[in-house]
Amino acid sequence: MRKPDAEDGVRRLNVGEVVEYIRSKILTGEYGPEGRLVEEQIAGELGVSRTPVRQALTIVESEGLVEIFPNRGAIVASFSFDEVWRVYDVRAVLEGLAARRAAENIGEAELETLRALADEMEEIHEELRAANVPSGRLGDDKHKELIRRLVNANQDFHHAIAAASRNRRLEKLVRSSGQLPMVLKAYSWHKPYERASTNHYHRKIIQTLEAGDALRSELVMTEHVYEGRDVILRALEQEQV
Amino acid sequence: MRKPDAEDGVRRLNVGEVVEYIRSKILTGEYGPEGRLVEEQIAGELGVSRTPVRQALTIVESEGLVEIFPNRGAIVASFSFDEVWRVYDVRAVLEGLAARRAAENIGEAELETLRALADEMEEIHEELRAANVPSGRLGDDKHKELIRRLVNANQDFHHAIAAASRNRRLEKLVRSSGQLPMVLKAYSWHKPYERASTNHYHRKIIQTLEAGDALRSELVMTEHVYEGRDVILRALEQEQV
DNA sequence: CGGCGCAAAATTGTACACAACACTCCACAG
DNA sequence: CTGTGGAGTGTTGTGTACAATTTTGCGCCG
Repeated sequence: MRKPDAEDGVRRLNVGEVVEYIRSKILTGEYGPEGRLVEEQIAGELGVSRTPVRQALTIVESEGLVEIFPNRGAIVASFSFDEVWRVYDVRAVLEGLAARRAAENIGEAELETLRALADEMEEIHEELRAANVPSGRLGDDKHKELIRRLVNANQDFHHAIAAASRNRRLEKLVRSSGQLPMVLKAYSWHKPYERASTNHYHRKIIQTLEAGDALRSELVMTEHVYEGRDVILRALEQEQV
Repeated sequence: MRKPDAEDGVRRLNVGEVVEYIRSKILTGEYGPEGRLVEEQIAGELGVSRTPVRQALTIVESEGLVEIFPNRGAIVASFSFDEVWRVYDVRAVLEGLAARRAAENIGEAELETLRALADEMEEIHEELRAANVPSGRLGDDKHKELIRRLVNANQDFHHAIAAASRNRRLEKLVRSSGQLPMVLKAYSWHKPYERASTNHYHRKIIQTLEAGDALRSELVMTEHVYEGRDVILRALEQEQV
């Protein structure tokens, strides 16, 4: 592999790209659980100076992905059982509120987007079901790719609803509170039953949004988030063993 | 008035003190509604370089007090009618959740703190009532000071509950989502009726927390926040005229 | 053998210089 | 009169050097 940047003189400097880089390194697990994030090291990896790295770290901290200790540097946030529990506790009310407000403000174009995303997720679900009948060995790469697409589509679905709340602050909070390492998120999609459940909730949410039913939109979304937490925590628990 | 720092060689450099400085300037209204925040200017006021100012601005942005536009600088966030509405919409669910979790986790020492704060606020309320019988002219300075103490005690009350939720993320969000210019916050305390209402809710919240009643703690806290919004928005509306 | 202290190394925090970008304003063409 | 282009100015973005702080390693003493 080659150095990510600082080559052939085409590109020069970066901005919040450093943020994106750090985010992805954490979310993909490359930066481990509570690993230290040394500024100069990251700067080296990207071919930039420490200045933008420093700024990026404070931004990523505000998103809750790292923790900065004065004079002692930054470490990747912990995603222990308790921490995930707390993250989802907050997520549940934030996404619930987002759904409530979305029900009052969403437009037809946005609903169409949501339907398309739900369609896509169901298609992927079918593909996975078809491929995985034996035991999941065939096409491990393709399997991973499908899971990745599911995670992304799901994220887009939730972000679209947050955007429809017409509240930028809320949207931002939903985005950042939804950030967890892929490894954890992937847990939600391995079993057919859980995928089916998610699809069900997504359809239900679309229905309640179409009907402009704020109360039920919030209710269904909140429960949906809590069920997502259940799945991840269960997996996390078994892993600990 | 003298320059805030960089004198008599005692102190040297600053850290998140710059954050505190910017915050207070915004909250006290010295930095106006949508005024520009020029890095070098702030650096000059504090006798530091642009580097810490820059970092401070990104932190203050994450708290929602300023908005940063790439390559174009930072401006103080807008606290229009709609914005305040949105801020409180989020605050309501966050503080509601905090109260719910606090009811499950709060300890006797923390309850005692809450009682003390409620006592203090009621005492100030009485002082204001006694002094303000004529029309509010007597001791305008003292009046302001009492209001300031009310705002602070109220803030401590809410922060203490957030802390009792045992969820750092949530606590942080409650803290930052509660930040509004003093001018706006002060509206909540001018009329005796509104002060009495607040005191009532605070007592009620303490009761439900004591009883460990999570549902009602959340309910009362949420309604309390919404009523706070009502008062501010009503005042804001009249001001617009 | 274990704790203590102190110097060296590693890392973060700040200052300063320069590059890059955005905005203003005015000249000039249409 | 309008709008188009471009130099000049102001401000932000990044690189680099140095100061301050923390951590590490090792010798010394108990």
